[in-house]
Amino acid sequence: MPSRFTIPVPADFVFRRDVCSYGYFLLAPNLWVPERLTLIRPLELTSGIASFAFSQPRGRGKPIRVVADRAVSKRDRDEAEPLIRRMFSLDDPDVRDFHKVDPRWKRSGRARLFRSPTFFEDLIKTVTSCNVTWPSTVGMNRRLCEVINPAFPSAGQLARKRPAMLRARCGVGYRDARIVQLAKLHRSGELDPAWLADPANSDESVFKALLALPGIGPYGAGNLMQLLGRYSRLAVDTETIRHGKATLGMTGNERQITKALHAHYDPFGRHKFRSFWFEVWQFYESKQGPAWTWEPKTTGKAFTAALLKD
DNA sequence: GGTAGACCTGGACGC
DNA sequence: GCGTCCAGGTCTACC
Repeated sequence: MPSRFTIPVPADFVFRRDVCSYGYFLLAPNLWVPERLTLIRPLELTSGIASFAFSQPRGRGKPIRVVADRAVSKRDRDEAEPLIRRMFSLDDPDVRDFHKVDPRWKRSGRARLFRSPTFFEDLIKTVTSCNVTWPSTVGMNRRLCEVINPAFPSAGQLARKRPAMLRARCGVGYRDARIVQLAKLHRSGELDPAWLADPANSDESVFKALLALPGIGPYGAGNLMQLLGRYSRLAVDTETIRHGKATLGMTGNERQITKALHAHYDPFGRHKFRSFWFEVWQFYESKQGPAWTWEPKTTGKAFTAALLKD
């Protein structure tokens, strides 16, 4: 029998805006249903996988309604809640500070960025987004869920896989060995998400630790920083360069534009990434309409600038 | 420290 | 339907 419960949210939380705020809401096992303004996704709990439908029927600041596809015990709920809070960045302490530093986003209320229930899922999603166009990232994540675990493969599961199997069945290409290595590092405790998230550790030391991971370069490390709630760095990829040229009017070669981008966003201090990202997101939405209207199978596969340019 | 080339896949394009 | 080309970060070898 399905279970229902609610999760209280901060007064400024708007479900559709804050879920549809970063591309990962379009990646499996997340399923955004625009006509119902609902996010469906399975979560792996000790008692087994349960699929949850999340929505906010009464709007801003009202609790998130959660409907599970099976009976969910108090213990299951206690286990699921921190995962859900992470996905929706419900515990972000710096929303007000961000709006103080960059008032452009105060009216729309944009500040929170969607992420995965675990850092490990964000890590693998980041690796699958490197050196590919968006439709390939969509495909890799779909197949990882279809082939290994519908609630997204755990580090333990991926650590036991043969790279060749991941390549052949999940289409991850040359990322195969790197994914297994990352899973092994996570399983052994060498890669410790709690340490990375701990505010007592400096952004500098965390960034350095991320850069040392296999398959993670400057872009990946910058992206993982924001997925850890550390917004003090940019994640420069081709989309960022495009933004520098097309929207900010920067000129020169890639290196010069990268340098100019860092200087441009420097005044936003520890909110740099958000200030940059919401400009990019606004561009996508100016082309395709509000992100919460995007159909995952059509618009959701074609929203990046590279695919929009024509 | 900087740079060239390899890595792999999906999609666009031309025939 | 097939072949070719291109886009996309990271890593290694080399200067």
